[in-house]
Parts: sequence; structure tokens; C-alpha cells
Amino acid sequence: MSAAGPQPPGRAAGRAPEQADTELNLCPLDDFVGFALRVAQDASFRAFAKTTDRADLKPGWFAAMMVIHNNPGLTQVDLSRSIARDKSSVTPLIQGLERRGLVERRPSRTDRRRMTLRLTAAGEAALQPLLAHAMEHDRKLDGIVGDQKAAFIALLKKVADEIA
Amino acid sequence: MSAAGPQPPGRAAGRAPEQADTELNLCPLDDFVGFALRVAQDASFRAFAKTTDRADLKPGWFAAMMVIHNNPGLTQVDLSRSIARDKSSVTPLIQGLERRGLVERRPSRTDRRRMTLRLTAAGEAALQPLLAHAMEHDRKLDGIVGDQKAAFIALLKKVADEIA
DNA sequence: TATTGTTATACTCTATAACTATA
DNA sequence: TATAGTTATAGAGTATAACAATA
Repeated sequence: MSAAGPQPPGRAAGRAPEQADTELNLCPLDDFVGFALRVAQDASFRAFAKTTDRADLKPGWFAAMMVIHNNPGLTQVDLSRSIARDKSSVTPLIQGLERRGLVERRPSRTDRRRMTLRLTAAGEAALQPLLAHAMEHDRKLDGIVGDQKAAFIALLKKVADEIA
Repeated sequence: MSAAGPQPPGRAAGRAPEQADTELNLCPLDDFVGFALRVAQDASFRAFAKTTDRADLKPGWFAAMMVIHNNPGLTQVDLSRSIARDKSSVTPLIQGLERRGLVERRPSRTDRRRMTLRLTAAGEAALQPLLAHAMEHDRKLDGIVGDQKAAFIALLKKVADEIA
């Protein structure tokens, strides 16, 4: 959450008789960027996850696989930094991907502490439908944001860069 | 997540020697609205939570208290709908708030299955610093989005409404 | 039959701390 | 001393299913 996170009042229904029969009122939060951000992200995530949810392909894996795909040979710590998670969170993630033959770990030849990561052929193959799904999902988002897409993304990136 | 979610490559550092010494490359995701949304929300959430994190004031409570504040007398199911969580997730949430004397549960007089919720005086008092903190956080966000705030929020709301 | 709220239960994601092996 | 990765562990947060009470 950013300003924490109730959902859009649009879904509110079946109010108690004790309460006025209007929609849920989120007023003071309505003009909060952080709140709108949270609600939009939550909705987008759920819409995406709903269809990705193929038992063996956890949605959280997509991000990691994408980073590895684009940065073959990176280490686990590199990955942990790029997805903003602790390295101890990366270990089970990579183990799951390795167990399924999607990621290969090779010891670094120059630093024996390090393991380098790359997708296997199976990993690359498994990434394709995920990427296709993400692109389809994003086409829907494109349809929603329309011709303001570039400015919208620019603002989102600005927020990510500067709020920290 | 929407397009799932690595963080901005800006933090990437300490690359393995096996890999070119450039920043992590997230290319194919860079133009994804869903991805940018996730990264921005994650950054905003962390920045917010970092300072809200006062032992007894869990960040997740803010949303619920805000909804109750704005809709006194609502039921738990109403609340669960408005924050898009299952009613079974609301039970422990409300119990925590009630145990601390922040929320009061009253049996509905017209439907004996229902409990109506309202903030206690202590709850209203506890909400103030949270709200103040959220407003301060949002002032930072305002500074980042600048004069595009209205359009930005409008787009975020549009996404939330239409992606479902 | 349907709804409200609770409970039991389990799963995911994440982090902290302590450890090892290297550097 | 510092870093890479693992393990043990714990804590949020959430959901599903079954249940009792009530509608």
C-alpha cells in the first residue's frame, strides 16, 4: 500500500440498514495519489493473476525469469537487488525454478562464492506464454490509458525513482 | 502484480564478472503499464510503510479504519467488499482493532447476524496521525507528479475501474 | 436456501539472524 | 572484515471450507 488500501467503492453493495443507502464513502482518500496507485495496482494484479494462475507457474516467478532472461549470468544477489527482495528470499525462488528445470545455476569461475543464473531452454520456452499473457494484459491496459500511455508510464517511473 | 514485478534497475550494482558491466536490463517490460504500476506502487508502499511502522499501528489497519471512519455502522461484509478481501480475512483484522479499543462492534438491531462497526473515540484519535502521515506522504507524491496530478489520478482510477 | 461472521487450516511471500565458504 | 548464498525461523496477509446462527 501507499496510502494503504481499500478498493474502489464501486463494488460496495448490500449495506446494513443502519447506514445510509449510499455507496461506501472513501472521500478523504480520493485525492491521494498513493491510494489511487494502490487501488489500481491491486486491480491490475488481480486481473493478471487470475488468468496466469496455472498451478505450476506462480505469478511471482515471471518477474525473476524476465530479469534472468534479460541478464543471463547475473548472480543471486544481483537478482535480489533488481527485484528489491532480500537474498534469503531469492534462494527458495531460485530453488523452485531450478527444481523445475527452468533456471540453471553455474558457479562463477572468478568468484567461488557466486552462482550465475541463466534460463534453460525449457525456461525460455516457459517464459513465452507468460510474456504473451503479460502483453495481452498490457494491451487491455493500453486500451484504458489510451494516448496518454507515454506520459502515464513516465509519471509512474518518476514516482518509483523519487519516492524512495 | 500486474505484469509482475522487478524493481527499477537503478539499484542494480555489483554485477558478476560473467556479465557485461551495465545496469540490469529490463527492456521488454519497460513499456508495460502494468509493470510500471507495480514498481511505482511497491516503491510508494515501502516509503509509506517505513515510517508508519510503529509497532502497534500496522499499516494494513489504516485502510480499514479509514473506511469505518467514513462509513460508520457498516458491517464486516461491507468492509470486506470495500477492501476487496474475504470476510474471513476481516475477522482477525477487526479483532485486532477491537482488542486495542479502536473499533466498536455493535449487533445490528434489524438483523441479528450482523455486527455494525464504528471507530471509538480512541480509534478516531489513532486515525489522525495515520492520516497525517498519509497526507505527508502524499505531499511528496504531489511534488513528484506536479501539475499532472488530476490527470494521473483520473487514469489510475480508470485502470482500477476498467481492468477488472 | 442464502447470508453473516467465526474458526480451523494452510499457503505464499517476505524478512532477520546466524551460519559457511569464500574474498 | 566484507560478501555470496543457505538455512532456520517467524510473521504478515490472505484464502478455502465448514460451521452455527439467523434471514
